[in-house]
Amino acid sequence: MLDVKRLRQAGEEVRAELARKGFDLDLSAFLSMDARRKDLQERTEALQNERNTASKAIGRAKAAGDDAAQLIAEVGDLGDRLTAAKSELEALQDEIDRFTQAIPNPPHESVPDGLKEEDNVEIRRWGEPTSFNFEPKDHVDLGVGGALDFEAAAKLSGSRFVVLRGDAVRLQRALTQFMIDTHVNEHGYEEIYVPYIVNRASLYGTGQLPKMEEDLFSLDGDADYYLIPTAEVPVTNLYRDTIVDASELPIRHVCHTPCFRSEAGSYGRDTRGMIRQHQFEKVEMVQLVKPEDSWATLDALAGHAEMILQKLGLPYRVMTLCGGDLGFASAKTIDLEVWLPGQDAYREISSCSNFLDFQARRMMARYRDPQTRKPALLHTINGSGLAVGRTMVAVMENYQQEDGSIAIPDVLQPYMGGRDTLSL
RNA sequence: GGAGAGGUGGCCGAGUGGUCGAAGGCGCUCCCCUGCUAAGGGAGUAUGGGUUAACGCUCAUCGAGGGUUCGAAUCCCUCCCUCUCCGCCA
Repeated sequence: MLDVKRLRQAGEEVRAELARKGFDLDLSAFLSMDARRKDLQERTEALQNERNTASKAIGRAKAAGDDAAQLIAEVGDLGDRLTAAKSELEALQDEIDRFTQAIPNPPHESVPDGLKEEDNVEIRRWGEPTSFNFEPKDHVDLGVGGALDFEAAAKLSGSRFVVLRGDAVRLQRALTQFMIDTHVNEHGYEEIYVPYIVNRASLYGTGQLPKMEEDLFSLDGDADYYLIPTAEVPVTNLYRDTIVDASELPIRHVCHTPCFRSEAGSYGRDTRGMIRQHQFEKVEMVQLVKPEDSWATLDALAGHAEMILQKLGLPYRVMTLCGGDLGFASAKTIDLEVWLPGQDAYREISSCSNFLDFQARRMMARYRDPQTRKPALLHTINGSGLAVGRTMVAVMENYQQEDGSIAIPDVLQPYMGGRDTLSL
């Protein structure tokens, strides 16, 4: 949620920033609602104050042993007028809340213009696209022996699921372990385990609700339960409604979870293989930092994700997303795209975002500022480190050999029982 | 699933209809005292909204939501959560 004070004081500025995200802010609608709110609130509070004062006088009279009947009569229909004013104010406030909650986080000034994916800007590349002296296969063909079994998954569940067998599962597990160990031992993250089912309040906190409900899997029944679309949701919400001590910052968590996404609206996209699944494994990095540290943290966190790719020897490029391609809650996003020989293209494997105080304001995630002694909103930054399923695809496709076997990257070999090759 | 107890400020904990946003303690901040440390004394210390140039004023908040009442942390209803015992279970 953005700061409504800013909306009041610098509305046009906010409107211009949001236009870069392709969002048309109806500022006059907000301002007129807010003006009505102010008027109504002042009247309501005056009535409330009147009643509080009267009730206290009654209390004092009774305590002194006086007859309070006269005072009680004077209160008259104050209660009814107050109730009416309150409900009118509440209805208006709900309307304003729905309006402001649907406003995305404005992009940072360093975010490039543009509304489509093609407008994203490449910052740099690492490595060269892998070259082969034979025709490389994609991961589906490499796993056709049953290591990657899409038909079995279709029988069990439906499309966009996969069954892995034997060494393919071990490869996925090895990648997960390697990523977590690297972030814990070299990048200073604390590993954490969280629920894979969360409530609405958590999804609201990180910004998936109310706008992105169709992307989520919800559970039947009266409990307001949803499967997590990313570990970002439970991990960040650990700090919902809390005030942490400044000495605890920065908070760095790494968390491995499955992620569940309905992929509504991507019918027909990436239907082949493991690129876009309803369920996939991901190692997520989440940081909560002081406001002045968040931009440096975004670069550092993206660097941590890059380090995984470098250690694995996977070629990639670094992209800055344009305004229109940014997520609802993000002020700036850096995507890492890994080279996939099977697609002859770079594909997203990590997305690192700075949310500034947008999520923190929704969650009331704060720290106590040692200078002012007052609570202040934290900044949140997170990113994949990395999407494990896609990393496995990248390893398979980039390390494939002419006979269809897969060479195992050096850093993974300790996690694969010392082996250097897989035949799936 | 059954029975019971309980959810109050950063933490502990008192408070069963009125001057209670809430005693007391811990912690924290500032000051005093003490030639180090420890101990001691004093003052301050919840959060959010609105309004104000500011001091301030004001409203809300004692798990959540309803209700009773002139007035609710306190009484009633519903829900959520935690703990203890029993049952079941990985």
